[in-house]
Amino acid sequence: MFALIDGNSFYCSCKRAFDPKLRNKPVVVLSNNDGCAIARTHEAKDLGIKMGEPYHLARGRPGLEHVIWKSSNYALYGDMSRRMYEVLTTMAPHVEPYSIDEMFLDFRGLNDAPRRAADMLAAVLKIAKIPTCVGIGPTKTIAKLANAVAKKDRAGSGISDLRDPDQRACAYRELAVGSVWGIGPASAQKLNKIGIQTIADFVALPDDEVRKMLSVVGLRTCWELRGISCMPLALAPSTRKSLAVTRSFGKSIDTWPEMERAFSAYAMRATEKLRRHGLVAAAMQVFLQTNRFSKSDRQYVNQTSFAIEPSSDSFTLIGNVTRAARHIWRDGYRYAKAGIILLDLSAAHELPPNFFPSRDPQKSAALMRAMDALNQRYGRNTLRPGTVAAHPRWGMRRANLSPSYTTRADQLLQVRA
DNA sequence: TCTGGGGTCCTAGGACCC
DNA sequence: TCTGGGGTCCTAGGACCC
Repeated sequence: MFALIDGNSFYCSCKRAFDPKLRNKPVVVLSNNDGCAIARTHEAKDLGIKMGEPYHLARGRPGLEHVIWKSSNYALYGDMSRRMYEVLTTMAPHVEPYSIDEMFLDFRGLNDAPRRAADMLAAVLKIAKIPTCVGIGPTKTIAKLANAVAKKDRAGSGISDLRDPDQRACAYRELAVGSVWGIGPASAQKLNKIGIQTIADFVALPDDEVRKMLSVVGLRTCWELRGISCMPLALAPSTRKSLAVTRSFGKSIDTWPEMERAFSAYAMRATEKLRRHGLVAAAMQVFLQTNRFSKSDRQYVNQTSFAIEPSSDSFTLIGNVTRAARHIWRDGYRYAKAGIILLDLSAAHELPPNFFPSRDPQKSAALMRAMDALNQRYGRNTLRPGTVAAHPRWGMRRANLSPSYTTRADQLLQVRA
């Protein structure tokens, strides 16, 4: 048995925790560069402000004069999330953080689950100052669904229990299949097309049909909805597989020196993140793109992915990043977004000591010369211009983790030795 | 003028090998 | 009418989540 506890309008609630004047008012928290709405209190939702809505379009709309727009502060949210976690670990045997504002709880063997949930909800509100909702169910997917049910009932206790099969069946007849965790817009549309509208319709489908339409992922979701648990509680956090630093520019960039500065900054941020997590990267993806929303701008997107020496040395990384970016840079475009993604991560302690970062500029320069030589020698294999690039509509996609990156990294090391 | 920034997993099909 | 068959690796693409 699982419970899912989830902060209500989490980022907004974090702001409210420190600013009581924001209570009972429509508050919206904006993304980076104040680009679009990423969290809304229910007062703001009632005014018709949508998730992801661009700020510059919503701002002037009639009826929104009293909305309080706030820039985001991710350090604060991370801190509030930790507080929430700490409160919960004192009250449940296992807590699995799922996202910044959601945690799965182990509720096995509890005979007073709703009361325990109420205690936790109260404790999180009192100590961490975050209002939450709790969903309870025999599987993670059902707990998640119950949480959504609790959220919808604003006058309710904030707790919803879907353990009882009859109650569940009743709820399934009311709820759209697209409201299930794991059934996104594309899957929902596919299902609608063959007449599946509600969750009740979905769980009645034969396995092979589900599998054919939605792959094993959809089948797992279907089983979970039938009450068969397929997703255990993760007792230890899994190791991270990639790490990204990407930004949209406040103002388009159309000269290489500006872009080079941007990429240098990204590379620095990336090394900070690596160090903080005690990781090194053996491969990297670098991308840039024009403003995909612009009707008048000529569009260009490109990416390159390649192996790097598994080192978190800032100089080396900056050298690699800017060199790769120069590869895909084309004059004559107005760039709106760029970024780097580090792949093939491993714990730093697993590597021999001489891989470790060095702040010695001479050593770094030597490494960069070595990289240059390798790029010349292995050209296509080591530093490959992206073959696909990106869908102009969706922007850049992340490269898959590929063993070949590691192979190329080995090549690099052999040549150095 | 201004449209986020992170993450994960699955699969079809081609290249290549024996 | 038939054109070998089975296996692995990798890429590109699709989909989902917060």
